[in-house]
Amino acid sequence: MTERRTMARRARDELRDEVLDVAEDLAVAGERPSMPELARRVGVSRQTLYSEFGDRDGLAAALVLRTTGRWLDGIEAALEGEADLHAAWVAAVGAALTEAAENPLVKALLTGYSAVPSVFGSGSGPIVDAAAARAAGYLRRVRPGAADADVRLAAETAARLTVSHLVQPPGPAQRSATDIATVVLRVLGE
Amino acid sequence: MTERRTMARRARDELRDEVLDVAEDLAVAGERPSMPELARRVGVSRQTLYSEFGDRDGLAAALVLRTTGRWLDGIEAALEGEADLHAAWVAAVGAALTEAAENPLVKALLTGYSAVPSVFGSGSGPIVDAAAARAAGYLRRVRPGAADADVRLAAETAARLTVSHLVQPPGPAQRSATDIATVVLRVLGE
DNA sequence: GTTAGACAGTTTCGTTAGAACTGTCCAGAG
DNA sequence: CTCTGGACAGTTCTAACGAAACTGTCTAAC
Repeated sequence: MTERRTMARRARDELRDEVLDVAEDLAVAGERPSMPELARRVGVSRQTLYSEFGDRDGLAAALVLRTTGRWLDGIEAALEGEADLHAAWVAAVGAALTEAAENPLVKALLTGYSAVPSVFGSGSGPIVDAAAARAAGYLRRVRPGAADADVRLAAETAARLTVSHLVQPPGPAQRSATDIATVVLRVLGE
Repeated sequence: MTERRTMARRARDELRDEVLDVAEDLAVAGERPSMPELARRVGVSRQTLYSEFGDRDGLAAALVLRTTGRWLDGIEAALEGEADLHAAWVAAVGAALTEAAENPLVKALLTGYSAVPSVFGSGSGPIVDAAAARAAGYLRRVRPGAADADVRLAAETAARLTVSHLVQPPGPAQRSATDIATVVLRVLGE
């Protein structure tokens, strides 16, 4: 059963996206988005927001979901864009690091540190898990024969090391990327 | 030239240790140690503390140094206590994780999160570096033939993964230990 | 060398009053 | 049937401001 089928899905999705856009702008600008402020800027009533997102936490969760989803999509695209496994990981880790460095919201989510007010209560755990899961999926696809334990270990290692290098960069991102790619390949035994 | 040669070194070292003990107790108890409070508890004048540690930051730095030194000593002892390389790493990572879990100060230093008031301004960076350096030294000692790049990569990977697992434990510490040990061995090509 | 006390400048604390926000309800307009 | 504007109690953030505590330094005395 879908809830609320009256309004065209298009319009509802556009509204959600617009609200999240504004919320993201505010958060990045260092203000913590309030429901009245969002309603005012989007040009909609406060109640519409509550109807759409449930409550403030629901709105925050939606923003987190969208942000991390896009981040993971970018990483996966980089991964798929290269044929050689090592090159693929270099590209993916590079993308993950630069994207996170540029997007304050992603960085805040991953590092827990926030120049951004805490819109979120999540912590980095779930995101790292999601990243590891996608990485494992990719590895299984390109290396169907690999042992499952190795795939999982390699994927989790990659995710954790990437966050670690984001929090505490030991050098240029490119170097981090090649280092992590090397570790992944070695864990896989290649 | 040593500064201040009048007082027996013994007495001075004991004083420093006692002061740091008290400071650690206070910090762990959730209070942030103040110079007057420390002086009162140790039974010495405020000025003696300033003479000994320079200023409050100097005292904090001394505590950080002592705490991390002990932590690293514990890890190195675990490392040396096993003959098999894999077993050595399991023991070392296990020691690092349990010690950090039990010592709030170590945990605060490594995770940046603090139930403990920030006595320190350091951040986890220097400690991870120190841990990686010691790990690399150990590896060079037991595997003299290994390529230096591999040794450094393995050591840094071990240090980063250990902190990562401390911040976000995916399961029991024992499992983290074996996972990380496996990664280290694979990075070394064993 | 150490101590107690004094000192100015800064940081923290505790209180208090005002404003803003959250979440919910409802009557009314399109 | 949905959106709106307004009203509502309860909570949370903000600003202010005086009191208290702390920092770092100096000095006279032991």
